[in-house]
This record gives sequence, C-alpha cells and structure tokens, in this order.
Amino acid sequence: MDQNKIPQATAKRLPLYYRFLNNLNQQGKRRVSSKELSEAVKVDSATIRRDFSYFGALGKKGYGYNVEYLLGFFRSTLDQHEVTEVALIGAGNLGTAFLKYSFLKNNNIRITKAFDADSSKVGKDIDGVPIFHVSDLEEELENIRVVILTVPASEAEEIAEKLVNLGVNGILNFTPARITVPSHVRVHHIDLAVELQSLVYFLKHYPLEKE
Amino acid sequence: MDQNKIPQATAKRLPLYYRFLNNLNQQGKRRVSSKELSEAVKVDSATIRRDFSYFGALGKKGYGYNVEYLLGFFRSTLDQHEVTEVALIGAGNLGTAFLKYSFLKNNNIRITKAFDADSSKVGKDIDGVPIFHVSDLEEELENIRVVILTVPASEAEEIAEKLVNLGVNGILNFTPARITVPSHVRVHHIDLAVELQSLVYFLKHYPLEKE
DNA sequence: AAAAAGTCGTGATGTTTTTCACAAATTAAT
DNA sequence: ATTAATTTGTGAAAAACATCACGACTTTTT
Ligand SMILES: NC(=O)c1ccc[n+]([C@@H]2O[C@H](COP(=O)([O-])OP(=O)(O)OC[C@H]3O[C@@H](n4cnc5c(N)ncnc54)[C@H](O)[C@@H]3O)[C@@H](O)[C@H]2O)c1
Ligand SMILES: NC(=O)c1ccc[n+]([C@@H]2O[C@H](COP(=O)([O-])OP(=O)(O)OC[C@H]3O[C@@H](n4cnc5c(N)ncnc54)[C@H](O)[C@@H]3O)[C@@H](O)[C@H]2O)c1
Repeated sequence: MDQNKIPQATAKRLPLYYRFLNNLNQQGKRRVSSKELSEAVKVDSATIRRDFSYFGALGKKGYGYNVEYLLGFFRSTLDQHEVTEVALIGAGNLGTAFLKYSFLKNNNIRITKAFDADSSKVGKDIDGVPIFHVSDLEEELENIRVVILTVPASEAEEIAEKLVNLGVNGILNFTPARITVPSHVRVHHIDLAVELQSLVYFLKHYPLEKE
Repeated sequence: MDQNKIPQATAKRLPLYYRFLNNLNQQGKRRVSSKELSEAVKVDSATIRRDFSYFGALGKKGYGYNVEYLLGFFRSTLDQHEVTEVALIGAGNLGTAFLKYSFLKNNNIRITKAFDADSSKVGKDIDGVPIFHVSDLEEELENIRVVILTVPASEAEEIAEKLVNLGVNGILNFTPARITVPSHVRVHHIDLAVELQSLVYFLKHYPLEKE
C-alpha cells in the first residue's frame, strides 16, 4: 500500500518525529523549523527535511512547518487514529514491565492479552491485562497481528512458529535467539545484552574527542 | 586505541557473533563456516566474512573458522576478560527487570549499583544489587563509566548532566527523552515505544511477499 | 594422485543513507 | 519598499554499508 518508496531509515524515524510534534503541540507551539526539530531529536536538519520531503512539500520556505498540520499528517500516516492491539508472550520480569507501561497515550497501541506457561500466573491480570495460558494461544489470540516476545530464549523458536501459524506477521523479539520465520513475517530484534555490550565496546575503541 | 577503522555497523554485530561462538563452543563444535554462522545470526555470509576481515585473516580457505580461536580473539577484542561494572538509575518497572537479569555470564557486565529517588526503595537491594538514593550519586558512583538510564523522561536530562559531570561517558538511555551531552559522551537510545510503533508502521506499509 | 567440493578474503559493484550547498520562496526588519 | 534574515526542498556528492563473484587455497572424495 501507500508509498513503497519511503526509505527504511526514514520510516524508523517517523514515530520519533511524531512524538516530538505532539510535545510541541501540547506546548502550544504553532510553527517549527527543521533546525529546531533537529536539536530536539538529534537528527541532522537536512535529514529531517529529506525525510519529510518523501511525503511531499509539507513545509513553507522561510517559515518552517506548521505543527498542527504536520502532526495531523503524521497521525494518519502512522495510523494513529485507530488503536493497534498487540499481545505479549512471557509475562516474566521484562514482560511485566511492558504490561505496566501504557503505550496508549503516545502510540495508540494497547497490549490486550498476555500469555505465559507458568500456571500460577494464568488467570491473574497485570494492570488490567489478562494472562492466559500459552496453550490457549489458538483460541485467544484471535486477530492480533503483532506480538511482543519476552520468553526465555530456548522457547523463542517454538513459540514464534506457533504465532506465525496463527497469522501473526510482526514480532518484537526481546530474546537473544535469532528466530527463523517465513518471509512474510517481520521480526524486529531488540537485544539488550548486545546493546549494552556494544556500547561498552564503542567506549573502549572509539575514543570520542573532548569537545 | 585499536583500529579506528572498524565500521560502526560491524562493531554492533560483534557481540552477536561472540554470543553465537560461545554457544557453538559450548556445544563442542570445533569449526564453523561463514555460511553456518550466517544462518544462525541471520546476517549475510559475505557480510560476516567482511566483518571478520577487518580484524585480519581469521579463517582458513576451504576450512572455515576455528571456533575456539575465533572466540578467544573476540573475547579479547570485546574486553571480555574483565568485568565491566555499570550502574542503573531508576529502579522502576523496567529498571527492576534489568536488575534481575544477569549480564555476567554472557557479557561479563555487572550492574553493581542502582539509584532511585524513591526513599522507600533506598537501602534495599534487588537480586543483590544495592539501591542508593540518587542524591548520593556523587559519593557512590565512583569510577563507573557506563550507566543504564531508566528514569521518567522528565528527569532524564537533569540526571544525564549529573552523570556526565561525574565522569560517565556511556549512557544506555531507555527514556523517550533525547538527551543533550558533550561530544565525548556516547548515548545509545533504546526507544521501546518507537520500536513498537515502527514495527506496526512497517507491517501496514511494507507488505511482505508471501514466500 | 587427481578431481571435486568447500570456503575464505577481497576487488569491484550496487544500494542505501547522509550530508552539502544553494536557488527559490517567505517572513521580518529597516 | 527595500533589504536582510530565514528556511524549505532537492540536485549532486559523499559516506556508509551490503552484496556479488571469483581467485586462491584447503579439505574431502574417488
Ligand atoms: N530482563 C532483562 O533485563 C533481559 C535482558 C536481556 C535479555 N532478556 C531476554 O528477555 C527474555 C525475557 O527475560 P525475563 O528476564 O523477563 O525472563 P523471565 O524468566 O523473568 O520471564 C520469562 C517468562 O516467560 C515464561 N515462559 C517460559 N516458557 C514459556 C512458554 N513456552 N510460553 C510462554 N511463556 C513462557 C516464564 O514463565 C516467565 O514468566 C529472555 O529471553 C531474556 O534472555 C531479558
Ligand atoms: N516500562 C516500559 O515498558 C517502558 C516502555 C517504553 C519506555 N519506557 C521508559 O523507560 C523509563 C522507565 O520506565 P518505567 O516503566 O520503569 O518507569 P517507572 O516509573 O516504573 O520507574 C521509574 C523509576 O525512576 C525513579 N525515579 C524518578 N525520578 C528519579 C530521579 N530523579 N532519580 C532517580 N530515580 C528516579 C522512580 O522512583 C521509579 O522507581 C521511562 O522513561 C519510560 O518512559 C518504559
């Protein structure tokens, strides 16, 4: 659908722009330049202008961008007018933290169901999100298309396969396992240990100049 | 230090390679090809060979790579022979999940101290990590150079400034705030809401072909 | 011993992403 | 009105990254 020509790097920044535009709007700001936005989101101003330009001419020369207009534009581009329902598998330490966090206000995303293999957790709820047994995935998942995966790494592959069979096509994978999925399924890996370790590596091997 | 010429994209993959090599080694595997590794970590085999080649000729034509040798090489490249101590600021939902997770075995990283503003948490410990009051940062932070930041977004900027003044030069920032730091400080943002939202965006706008 | 199969390292090429730099347009100041 | 200051949108260039494809070498098979 839409424009298949929006670069992936651009697409990844859209939610970021959206959030800052929301902030600006709430602060009552009417206009904003790519330079200001650049300072706020730490993305080069030329990159921001380029990003926006893929969607047409959203700004005005000499003026900048109208906050309200831009916000509205991105709201619909990001489908923020409707709630996206997602499920979470693995209500452990990390999973619980996500369940307690609301993605609704800023992202219009709601975790509506959680699943776990631990029967002592099943039947309870965390911040209003009911926890089902993972064996009930088939009956309970319904038409949810996006899943947050926070199970132990050893379970990841097996669960992922089940999810795919149930029609899931997006997985946000927090396990260290690199799961194998058919090409029509999109997996984003967030590998916290790798992030931490690579930060440490950069610090030791890429000394940054002082000022 | 070392080679300033290792591409950032390569550097980010090193911890991933390291983890899989560890797995292979524990499984008793003696050799591995870039093709096998590629299937495991989902990175093109040419990319893997290119990545490795920045460090010299680590493999042998017709044979592949010796697991133990490669593992040893990356262990020292990633400074895995010594424990890296990090601190965590904000022992809330997300912070607690991190405190309960051990980065020691696979990454040789240990969270040794946590800080929070909530005095009901101060003095306790989570899985052996003591929680101090954030006002004691100066006395307690000592020579810790890397910090995981899991405070509310509104606090991020102020805390970050304090951290920088205390000599921190690496921040893993989980808050949605894009913090401003001097150029000698490295910040890696992990923006969970953005990750989730961009996954949703990709699914709606980049339909993947079925097989 | 020779042939076949496997695999690395890398020059060359292709792709994606970022950045520069400036004409064109608008706004603000004098 | 005129001039100065802003700021966009984008062609062009640069930088970063990924992939192809093959010679060289090793291992395995026959
Ligand atoms: N917590 C962290 O800071 C952290 C850091 C890096 C990586 N991770 C990764 O994130 C994942 C989750 O970590 P965690 O700390 O929350 O672990 P955890 O053990 O606290 O939680 C895992 C949860 O999954 C449930 N579970 C186990 N098997 C299941 C199955 N087959 N189906 C459904 N649920 C099942 C368990 O009952 C548990 O509630 C792990 O893969 C871990 O490696 C976590
Ligand atoms: N939990 C999630 O799933 C999630 C998702 C996306 C983003 N985030 C971001 O991660 C951060 C942490 O989220 P959370 O859910 O753990 O929040 P939380 O409210 O549970 O935890 C924040 C902790 O920081 C402490 N704190 C407050 N002010 C402080 C200060 N000045 N110094 C030190 N500690 C202070 C609080 O006492 C609390 O313990 C937030 O910025 C949030 O936006 C969290």
